[in-house]
Amino acid sequence: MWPGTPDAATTGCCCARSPTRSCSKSGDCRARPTATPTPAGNVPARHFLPRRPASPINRPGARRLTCWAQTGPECRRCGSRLCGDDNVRTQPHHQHLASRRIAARVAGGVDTAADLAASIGRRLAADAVVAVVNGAESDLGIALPDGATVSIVTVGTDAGREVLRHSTSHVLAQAVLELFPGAKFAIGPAIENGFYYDFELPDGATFHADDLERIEATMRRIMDADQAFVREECDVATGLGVFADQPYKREIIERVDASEVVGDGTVSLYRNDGGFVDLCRGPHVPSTGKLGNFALQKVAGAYWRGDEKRPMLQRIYGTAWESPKALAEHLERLAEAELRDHRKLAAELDLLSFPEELGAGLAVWHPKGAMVRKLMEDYSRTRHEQGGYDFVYSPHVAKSVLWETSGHLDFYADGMYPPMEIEGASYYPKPMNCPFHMMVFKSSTRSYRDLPQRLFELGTVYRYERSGTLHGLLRIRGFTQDDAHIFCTPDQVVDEVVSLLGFVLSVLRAFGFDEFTASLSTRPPEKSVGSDEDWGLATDALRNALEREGLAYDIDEGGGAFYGPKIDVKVRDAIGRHWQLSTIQADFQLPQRFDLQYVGADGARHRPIVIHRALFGSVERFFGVLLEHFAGAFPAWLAPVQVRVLGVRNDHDTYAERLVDRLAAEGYRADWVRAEEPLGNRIRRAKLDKLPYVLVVGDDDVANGTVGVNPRGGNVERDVSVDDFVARLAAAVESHV
RNA sequence: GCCCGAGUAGCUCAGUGGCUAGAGCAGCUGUCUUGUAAACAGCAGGUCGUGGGUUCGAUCCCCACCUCGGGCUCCA
Repeated sequence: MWPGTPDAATTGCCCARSPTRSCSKSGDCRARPTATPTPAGNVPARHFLPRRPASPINRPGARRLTCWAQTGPECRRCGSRLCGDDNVRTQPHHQHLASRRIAARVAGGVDTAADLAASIGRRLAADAVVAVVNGAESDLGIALPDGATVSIVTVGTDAGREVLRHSTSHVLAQAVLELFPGAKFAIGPAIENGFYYDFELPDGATFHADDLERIEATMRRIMDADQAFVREECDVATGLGVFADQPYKREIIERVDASEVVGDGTVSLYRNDGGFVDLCRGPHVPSTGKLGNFALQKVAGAYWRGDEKRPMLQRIYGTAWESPKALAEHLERLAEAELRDHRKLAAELDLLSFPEELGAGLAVWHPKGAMVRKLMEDYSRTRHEQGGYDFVYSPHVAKSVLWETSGHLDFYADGMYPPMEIEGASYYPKPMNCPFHMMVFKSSTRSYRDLPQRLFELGTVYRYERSGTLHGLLRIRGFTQDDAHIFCTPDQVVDEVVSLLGFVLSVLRAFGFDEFTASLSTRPPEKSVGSDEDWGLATDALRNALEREGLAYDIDEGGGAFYGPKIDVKVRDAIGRHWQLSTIQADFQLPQRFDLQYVGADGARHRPIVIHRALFGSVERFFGVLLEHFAGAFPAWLAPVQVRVLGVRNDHDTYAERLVDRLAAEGYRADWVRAEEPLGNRIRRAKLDKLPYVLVVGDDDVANGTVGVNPRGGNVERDVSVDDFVARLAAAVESHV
């Protein structure tokens, strides 16, 4: 890959591993969240409303509420309209409408959105958190303008949860300011599954774990008090006055884009009866009593505005849900993710380790882990061989001139290990394989008849990752890429990418993934190389490939590297987390840097296009993802030990040993354990090792040539003939289940 | 890199400014001869992450370093 941009390491061409940190132990997706379209109805938390629509009829006295059916949405299940006839009070629609959003147009008398909800039904009123009035989220207490289209957002929806998480973060801030006089508070948004709030404590003090309990208790008291969130609007000067001793709030008021925030000189605040006031666009739940199903989770440092040159603030993370049940389920998901943690499983199953003596981010593979890895690599090699790739190898170090030509020393030096000085030259450990593959291509004159040429290598690279970013196998300093560079003519790009994407998905499916999403990153608006024609061609090729595969994708407009567009493929794992694995990336730049040429049919020299691509991304990272996906229970074709044979008594050991010999002779991985301890215990060990099959053999089996089969996750079966079992095993291995 | 937290036997964890630092599991040695997730007994195993400092005395307090964990992106 071409290091191109300063963030090349994280934009990830085939050589750049996925930038992701894994899901935190908390079970949040380990893949770095990518820009995905906001789901319908999931209105992002906004903190400054556009000014309330001018309404001439804020007539508080008006009690009569007339709504009529919104003639738009129909129920997706029954097809009926959302509301009744004209002049009929709006009714909550069928319970099966997951969102339970109510649409109505208000005419005549005006009430608040809360009144509207109440008039529709008690359940709706109880579940309501905010309203969407003429497309803008508002507090329920907002007076409804005449003719407004209103929907009520309830707690059990994405939008509803976002509001209650945001409101919970406000209560967190209220509690912290109460408990830590002099604390400064910064921002507190809702995030996926929860919220956080950033603080600066006086004299550089920090939060400690036991502080969370105190803070949580104070928050519960505030919620029990059911304090109303009251919106106020004021001008900038007043706002600055309110937050005279809150520098972060002042900075927000002063610095945020004028058009968005103070376009008409209005700043919105929320004040509650507890005497707490926060700068906030809103909306909020009506009162703190609507909250309560939350938990504070952890404390972390976070730079103000994510800028490491700015002060580091103290961040408290929490999670909040609409019901105790939803909260409990979330906490269970976290526990489940923790059980699958690849670092824990790798140690328990004796797969690999990170000895301190090696240095951070460097692993050694133990025999069982190495067997799984070998099987993965063998499979990859077989598929690449079938796929028309040529295999190459390259050394681990190269002189500085190579990295100067490639541009790595200009753009990627921070990610490289420092050089070794030998015989007057500087040798750098390689952070990427691409320059070597360029050299292979350049080693002789290439004809258009040779193209596309696909050079593949399981190439081990070393990158200096900042110490704080290391994370098990998912972010590591020495790792191996299943890296290939495809050299092709411009008019081969389309077909090549189409077949490549099919190849990628086919290989990923073979490893047990069956749900994929992709993103297509296009030309950055500024600073990119290559002609519009090249970009158009390559981008269309990528898009075509995605559409032909029927792969859902989003477009990351301008998110490509400056040297070419790319596709990133993400998989969904067994517990619903998404991981970015594969990447396919077009490159117009590296061929120029290395002055690559081929002789065309016209006898002239032309510049090839390079496609970088990786399927696993990093073998280590992919292994880690697989380990979590399977929770350590590798399918038979990948399991380091497929079959364990246990004699009931030690006079069955000979038979057990013969069975193992036969399985080994047929190419299976089997072992046996002497009958020196009770059968139950030996079975237990095999189960803890998550072996696919345990065979128990006793008197009957020795006499009849049978086995007792105890499959992982299945029921024990007695008197199975050895041939039957072998056939079953063969089928499982063959089908990768 | 920065903030917070952690580091005691292979693993999971107790424990203490003052005698030779404990347990379970794993390991080893015996005994047991077992039909589907934990037989019994014994033995061995630790420079309490590393290096400095304070102290009569440090695994414990202080400092530095190393390694690990969480976070530093989703912008009131």
